[in-house]
Formats: sequence, structure tokens, C-alpha cells
Amino acid sequence: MDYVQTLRSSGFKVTPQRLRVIEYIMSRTPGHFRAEDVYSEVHRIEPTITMATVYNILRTLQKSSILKSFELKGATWFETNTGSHANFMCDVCGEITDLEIEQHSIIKSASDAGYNVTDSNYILRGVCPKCRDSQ
Amino acid sequence: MDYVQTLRSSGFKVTPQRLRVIEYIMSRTPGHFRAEDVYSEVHRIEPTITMATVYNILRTLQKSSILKSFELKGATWFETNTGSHANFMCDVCGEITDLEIEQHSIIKSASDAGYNVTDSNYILRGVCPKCRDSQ
DNA sequence: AAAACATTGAGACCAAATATCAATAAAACA
DNA sequence: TGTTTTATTGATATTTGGTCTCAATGTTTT
Repeated sequence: MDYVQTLRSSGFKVTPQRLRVIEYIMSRTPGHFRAEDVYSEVHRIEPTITMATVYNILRTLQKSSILKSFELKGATWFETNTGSHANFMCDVCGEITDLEIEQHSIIKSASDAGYNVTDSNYILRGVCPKCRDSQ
Repeated sequence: MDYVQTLRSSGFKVTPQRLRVIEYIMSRTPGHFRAEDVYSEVHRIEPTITMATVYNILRTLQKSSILKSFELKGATWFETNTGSHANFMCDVCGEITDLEIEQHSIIKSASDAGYNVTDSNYILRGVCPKCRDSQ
């Protein structure tokens, strides 16, 4: 997947800051990150970048369907995995794991009921196997 | 369901403030509300109550399994429906609707994979039938 | 190379939620 | 019922995540 091409063909301009963020998210694929995570890493390479710009860029990447997001623990988490999966957050170590799922029938029945579903997130919490075993 | 009894048997004290919040959530069942919504209504009856207390009480009610919560649009939403369902938020009118679902098989397969799931939320966004029709 | 237009950076700003802690109230029990 | 124990509340300050504004800058088109 060429994110730069996707960005351009979505009608957005390719700026150095956007390239740095794309490099960051590629280095974190698959994975989950917050605006703060992007900022602190990209800021080392591009010291003038601000949080506001990071937020702008992440929103742009969502509009280009390069990223997806969900809210958890008071923050917005981003991911490049736009496919059908659940996000599991471990309440012990805080790590987020993708759990693959088949497309849930709820989306189909919601559509049948007249709901036009444009975004869906399945979020689980609990204790991951690693933390359960180390107790 | 007697929320007061549940609260007491969970080891929490029954205070006037907690009673007012319980009255509020009962008047909003089924439904979805934020801390701010609880505050502005309860504050009319119990003018000394503060947001901090409302947050405390809502957390207590979650610990007693009277409420469940999820995060959406930068806020935490609470609901008394603790059963298996999805929450659909309409991006036009902002209303949140419960969509009943059968317990998703992901929880079973997550358990099989060693994940101990203590909380799950299925969140959908899009356009509701009402808003779709009025366009 | 210049014009047209989108994007960025800086900092003020806003809203949601948490932390602190003395005063108060509920429940247990003498 | 009065007293003790212990949880809870209210007031305020603070933290955190995120948005707004707008002049300066950078990208793309011609």
C-alpha cells in the first residue's frame, strides 16, 4: 500500500510533515498509537512540528482511509489496520492487541434496519494471556 | 432491579447524592448520558453537588455493575443497559441507539486464546434512518 | 517563476476528568 | 441512642487531550 499515493489521490498535498508521520505509522504497523506518540517521535526529526499539526495530519490520514481510530482510556488511538478486527486492551500491561473477527452480522442487520454504518469499533478489555500467566 | 440494594450489597454506602443519581439514571433507562448530563439535572435538586462527586458516583455505580460505559466523541457515555448490544451514534443528530446483538463469538474465541475479557463495547457510527429520510 | 491555494506553527483556549484534603455523613456497635 | 469508625462529599486546583485562529510558509499548477 502506497500511503503517499493514496494521500495525493484523495486530493491532499504531500508535505514533509505528512511524510514524517507516514514514515512513523509505517514503522508502527501493525500497532496502535496516540497523537502524543507520533509527536514525540516525529518531533525528534522535525523539531518545529506541533501537536496541532499532528492532530491535523492524523485527521487527514483518516479522511484518506489510511488510518482508523477509536477512543479508550481518555485518549484517541490510531491504527493502520482498517480491516475487521477487535481491539483488546489489557488492564494490567496496557497493551492493545488486534483480534481478528469475521465481519459481524450486526452491521448487516443494522443496514437492514435502515442504519447507514460508516464506522465500527469493537473494543474489549480485560487481562491478556501474558499478564495472566505472570501472576 | 433494585439499584439501592445492589449498591449496598456491593459494600458501598447509600448517600443522598447517590440516591439522586440513581433516580436520574432510572428516569433515563434505557438511554445514554454523560457526567455533565447527570450533573446539570441533579444539581437542580441537590445544588451543592459537584462534578467531582458525580464522577465518583458514576465510577461507584460501574463497580457495582449498575452502569456500563464507553467513550465516544471525546466524552464518556454511561448506560444502564449492561446486556449484549451495540451502540450506534448518528453523526447527523448525535443520538445514540441500542442495537441488540447476540453475544459475539469473538468473546468466546478470545477466551479460548487466553484473553480474560471483563468488558466489551461494540460501537457503530453513521446515519440513522430518521436522518437519512429527512434529507 | 509566479499565482493559487492548502497546510503549518505558535500559542491561546476549551472541555473532560482527576487529585487533594478538610468537613461531613453513614453504618456499626456499645 | 450516642459514640466510634470509616467512607464520602464539596471546593478548588490541576492535569490532560484536543481544538481554534491566523499570519507565515510550502505545494502544486500554469
